[in-house]
Amino acid sequence: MHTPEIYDDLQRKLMTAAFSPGEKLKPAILQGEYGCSANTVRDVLLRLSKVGLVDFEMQRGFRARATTPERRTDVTRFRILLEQEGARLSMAHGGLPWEARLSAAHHKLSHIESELAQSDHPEPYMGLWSDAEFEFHETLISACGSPLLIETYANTYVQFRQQMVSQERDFGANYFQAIISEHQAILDAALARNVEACKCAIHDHLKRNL
Amino acid sequence: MHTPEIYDDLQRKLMTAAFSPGEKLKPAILQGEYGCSANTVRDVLLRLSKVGLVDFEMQRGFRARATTPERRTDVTRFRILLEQEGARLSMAHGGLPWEARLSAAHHKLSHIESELAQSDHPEPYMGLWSDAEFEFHETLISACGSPLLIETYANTYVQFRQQMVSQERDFGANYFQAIISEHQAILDAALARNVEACKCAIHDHLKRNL
DNA sequence: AATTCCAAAAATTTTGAAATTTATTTCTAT
DNA sequence: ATAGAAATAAATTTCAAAATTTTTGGAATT
Repeated sequence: MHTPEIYDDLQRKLMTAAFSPGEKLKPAILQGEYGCSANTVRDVLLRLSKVGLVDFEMQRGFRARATTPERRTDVTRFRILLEQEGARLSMAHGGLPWEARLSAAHHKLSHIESELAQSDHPEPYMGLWSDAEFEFHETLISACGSPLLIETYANTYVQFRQQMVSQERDFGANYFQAIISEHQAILDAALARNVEACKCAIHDHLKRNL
Repeated sequence: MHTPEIYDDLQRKLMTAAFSPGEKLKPAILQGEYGCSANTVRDVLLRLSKVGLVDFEMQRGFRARATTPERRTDVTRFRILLEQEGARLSMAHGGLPWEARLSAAHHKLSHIESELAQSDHPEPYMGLWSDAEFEFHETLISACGSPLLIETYANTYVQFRQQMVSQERDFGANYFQAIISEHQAILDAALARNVEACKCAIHDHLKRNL
């Protein structure tokens, strides 16, 4: 296995709680699993610590990020801040192409979500849903004109997922129903260029995690 | 030289434009300067890329971050966003200890600044000033209750400095006079818990870089 | 019983060189 | 002359082992 594949595999495992929170990640052990040297794993873990999925401390190695209620609300509040600002700027600067991309991303997302709302066992499709959800939210802020904001948002999003997966929740039918209308509200407000409504819709979408 | 020292040295060099913007940073060459192996330098550069001072691309190594007008305004706007929100939350949650720390940080900063305002050649003291300035701004947001916001702000601050040093500016006497009253305005608004005034003061302090 | 100290084990960092990839130069054919 | 291909050079990544550092467990002291 090469570096990019190891990176993707570890990122996926960290985002799906394949490691328990705070668990030590030892290059010398993961090495065996990937058939590479310990230094290669170390390299990958250093890069994952940039994203915030992994904790790194000098001379004491790597750990899967801990998940606590405090950190959950911290990540959520930060995500709200970035997404509200990104959406505000996108509404100010984004043109028709942005609207079209946003509409397309929402269409894909809502299609997946309506299937999940019916399914009894959505777990195996959560990865697919998460990707579509990220694409929607990222597209929302994509016209903000700030690469730094976009990059930071991406990092925050994966940390958000990492915090949430370990917190079990009942994916009852009405769970996805709620999510569906929340995404719809964000889309509607964004296309209407209603900044305050959109900020509210973003907050309402995430407030259950505060 | 050990890793922490190499890290500090490279960080300082990157923040004082000892490397030209976009310059390639080759482990094999820096190795000689520090008397260590190339991999050790690589390790340090990976960590500096987490902070945003260094650009890293797979299979094509490291570069000192480029400085462009676009990036300057991007970093500045992001810094304003984070500092305004951090200050707002600090004013809401910070107690007397926070006020005391902020007051102390401002006192140190303004002392340095009034000396700089008189000096004809402030360059050698810019590092000292930068440290004090960071401490003041960091203290301002320190009671916000969001470790993620604080960490991101710290990264953004060093990137801000990196962008600014390469852009020469006239440090005339009135330059520091302006800075002094801007910091005073931020302090006054923060201690008065006047959120809107403080946000304005933060914006006014940084708007010259937009 | 608790704390400190020491030795053994485990884990992390560093090293120097080999293997791979990318960039540059040279050569050939059009 | 120019474009493309091949050969060469340079740089990056990977490796496995050595050197440090931290952690662990037990003995000795308070």
